[in-house]
Amino acid sequence: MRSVSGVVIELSAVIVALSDDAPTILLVPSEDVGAQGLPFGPFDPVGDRTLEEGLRRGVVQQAGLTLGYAEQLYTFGDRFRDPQERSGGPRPVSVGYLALARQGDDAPSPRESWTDWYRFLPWEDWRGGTPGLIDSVIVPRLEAWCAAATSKAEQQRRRDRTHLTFALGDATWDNERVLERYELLYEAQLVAESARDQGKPLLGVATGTPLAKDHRRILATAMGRLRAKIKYRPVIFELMPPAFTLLQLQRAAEALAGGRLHKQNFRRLVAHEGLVEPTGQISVQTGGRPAELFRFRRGVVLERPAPGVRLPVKRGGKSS
Amino acid sequence: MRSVSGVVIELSAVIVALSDDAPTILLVPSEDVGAQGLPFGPFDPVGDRTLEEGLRRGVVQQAGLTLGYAEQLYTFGDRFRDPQERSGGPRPVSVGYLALARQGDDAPSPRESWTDWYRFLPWEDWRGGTPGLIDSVIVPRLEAWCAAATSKAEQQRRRDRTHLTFALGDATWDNERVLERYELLYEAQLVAESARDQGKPLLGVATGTPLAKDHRRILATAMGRLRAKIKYRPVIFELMPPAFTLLQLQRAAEALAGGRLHKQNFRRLVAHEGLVEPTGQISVQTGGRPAELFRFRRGVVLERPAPGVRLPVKRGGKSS
DNA sequence: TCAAAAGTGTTATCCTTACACCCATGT
DNA sequence: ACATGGGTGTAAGGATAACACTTTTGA
Repeated sequence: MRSVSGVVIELSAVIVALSDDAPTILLVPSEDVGAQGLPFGPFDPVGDRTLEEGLRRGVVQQAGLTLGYAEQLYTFGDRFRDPQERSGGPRPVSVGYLALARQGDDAPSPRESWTDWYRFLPWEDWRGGTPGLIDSVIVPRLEAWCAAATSKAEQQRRRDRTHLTFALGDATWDNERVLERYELLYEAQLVAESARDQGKPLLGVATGTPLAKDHRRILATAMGRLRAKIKYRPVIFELMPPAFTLLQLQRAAEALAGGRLHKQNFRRLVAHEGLVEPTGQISVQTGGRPAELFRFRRGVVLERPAPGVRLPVKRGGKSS
Repeated sequence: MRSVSGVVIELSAVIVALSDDAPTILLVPSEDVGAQGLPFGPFDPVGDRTLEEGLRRGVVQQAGLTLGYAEQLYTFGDRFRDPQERSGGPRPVSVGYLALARQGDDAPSPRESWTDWYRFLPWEDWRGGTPGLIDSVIVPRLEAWCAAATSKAEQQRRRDRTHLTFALGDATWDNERVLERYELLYEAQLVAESARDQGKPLLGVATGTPLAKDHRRILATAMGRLRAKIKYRPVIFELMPPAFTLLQLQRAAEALAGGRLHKQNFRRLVAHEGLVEPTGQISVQTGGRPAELFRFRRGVVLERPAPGVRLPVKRGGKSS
């Protein structure tokens, strides 16, 4: 049996909140120059009864924020995921969590900031149509990367992966494959982290704003998981105020899913599934006819096998 | 910052194979008297480049088995998940993996054994109708547990959970909620592990065969994940021989899902999705008319957004 | 009066489910 | 003959997607 020295367990959290139509995450300053990072802290095997308890304690300490919903995402342990490891530091293994917070639950202290998560993964936001970045930068450079493969077989594998994840050819965009897309861009040297992790200079423009260590990979994991989860569990209501209009709910779903939804069908599906119930109140006007306010109907979880917001995607055309 | 002493990372694997109509897992002897356990080994931060690499190395060392498909499940870190921790051992945190092996790929050495996974979670096998254990033991004792709650509110919560997970009332059985069911039985003291972990004697009959440490919880996580995954990723073919008849594929899906499927619709769905293609060969007779042999069609993953076997459940009646 | 948003109604299409039935082989 | 498994056809019902249209407010 080999030695097991030098392991340290970190707990990191992607804490998501909604701030008018933008999904935001909580970031803290990091030792890396020019990059922020996710809040994280050490796991204390003496004091923490569970990993999740350690996470909650750490987030309170670091950001003064008490978490509501939290779920474990994945454990990241690749060598050199933290560049500091090269200079002799211990091997950090990080257990990543996804947490949801209601906007305004706690005010962050000045050192922290809520930032639009699409700043870091801009190609994931299709609400305004195909992001320009994809056609102007990503696709050409990915094609060059495919062509640069040494063998025909490897070329084909790269092309298949590119087409599948970025919806080239006749494939359709799958908004859940966030991690697959990030990992492809990482391998193809299109994000600043690939060069940084190899200690090499960056070639060409990098896509999106980098984060410390492997935190962008953790963010990609969280985004994919949350996009999948809102479809079969009512987690979106963890991000909503207690009462909301149907359009607010739709905008929230669109923000997370990164695409526009079909208004009428969205309302019908939400009502049909019994996810919400009217409060009887009417919203203050917001530019048009006043709307009825709804609240989450807790009963659904007992009735429906997979209660979540279905996402009737909107194909062509403008908003609605 | 508190101390981070005494953490050890273990890697454990639920390695699944199919042996005529029974899903089996690989087990090894354990220090616990009277219980087997999952194969596991230490993570070596010096030698292992990634967690998964450490897992593969460990499984080769311990069981002489080279893994094909492997995916990370969850990281288990609750205090006293290993009873040995009470006698002063270090705090073991375990990263659990799900791995799939083709039957007969490697012969296990005598110390290991492939065992039907339903031995440990017998209430999960509905292929022969509702398991007798549920009506005779589980439901009565869960009802007693609900009634034993101190407050009305807690009683209601317990009842809701019981109804939801075990499909009482008008709820339907959700074959993916394996972990939720195990955790409910654990809390209600219906599995041997609850008593063991508290150092108390077991009250009444325990349901299913126990495993070492928290390995039954890890198994429940793996079963739930695999049942979910076969529906949208073609992982089932990792468990099949290179060529198979449609009935063999159906039996495999039934074994994993723990329920009977509708024959005609299963065939249609599999064909319709383009998951398989004919090999042109005909199977040796197996009791009826010879059947065509099929193989997995790799192309699907590029065509369909979520290629997996849909599971047309069979409601009333007998087999087919 | 127009823009913006709230709502209602209807139809075509696809997918799932269920049922009925015929085919080929071994005992 | 009949049991066992292989394989096809088709019709009902439900969910989804797409379209058209009315209502109510503020600027």
